[in-house]
Amino acid sequence: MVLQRIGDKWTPLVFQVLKDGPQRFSAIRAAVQGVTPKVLTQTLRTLERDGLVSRTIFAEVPPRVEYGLTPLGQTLLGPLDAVRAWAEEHAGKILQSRQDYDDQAEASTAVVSK
Amino acid sequence: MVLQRIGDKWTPLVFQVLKDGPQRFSAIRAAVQGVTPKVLTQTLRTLERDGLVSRTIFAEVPPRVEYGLTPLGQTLLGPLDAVRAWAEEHAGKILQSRQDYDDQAEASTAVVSK
DNA sequence: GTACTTGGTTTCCAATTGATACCGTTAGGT
DNA sequence: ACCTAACGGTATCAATTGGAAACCAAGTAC
Repeated sequence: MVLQRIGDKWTPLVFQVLKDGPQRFSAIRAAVQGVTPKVLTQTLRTLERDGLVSRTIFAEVPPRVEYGLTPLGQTLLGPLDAVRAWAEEHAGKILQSRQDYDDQAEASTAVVSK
Repeated sequence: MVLQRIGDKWTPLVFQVLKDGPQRFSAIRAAVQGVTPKVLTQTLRTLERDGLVSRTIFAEVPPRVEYGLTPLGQTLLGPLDAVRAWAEEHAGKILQSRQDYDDQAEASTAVVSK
């Protein structure tokens, strides 16, 4: 239940953006390209609910909302980085493995279809 | 793309089962309680495709299929454990945070509904 | 009153996940 | 010959999740 957070598609990316300090909604959205506002809101709400991210509203006009890592959220940066490092180091092999797997499947079906 | 594997709901559990040696489909299914055969098959296929898990068929009757970690898969055990340790250590705080969050939401709606 | 900005929400559709039921092969029992 | 059981899945369908596009509320500036 707790583990899933980390593997969530957007969570690691959001953490990368927030690790150097709080950011506004729009800034996160721009930095994490490809995320839709709805899903970004969902992600941030869940992280807030879990106590990993804080949400601060400034009573200004136009409104300003800042998201930042809580102390608890910061303790996750380490493990997250370990996994990221692993992924970067082995990404090549994994992609290669997928390639081989797909090529083989393709070759098999090619034979069958003849 | 590579990161998602780790956060997949069942992947860490499967790794826990396989870390001490190869296991049969049924054994994994029994150890990882709650997983349906379809989803377990999917999970294992994906891991195999990524080169993290090996699949060995023994030509016996009844047939026997064993799944085990590849050398690449074993290199993931370390990072995976770092995250698992983090999750165990902080699970209490996270659950507490969720509780607080939900309680607060409940209180708010209670007021509204009066 | 009209436009503009921020931080979202709403609506709708596609893709993923999951529960339940079923299948094919072979062996062993009777 | 026929029935049953073990194993490793697949097929079918409902439910949940993810994403694209459009919309919205508040307030101030014009």
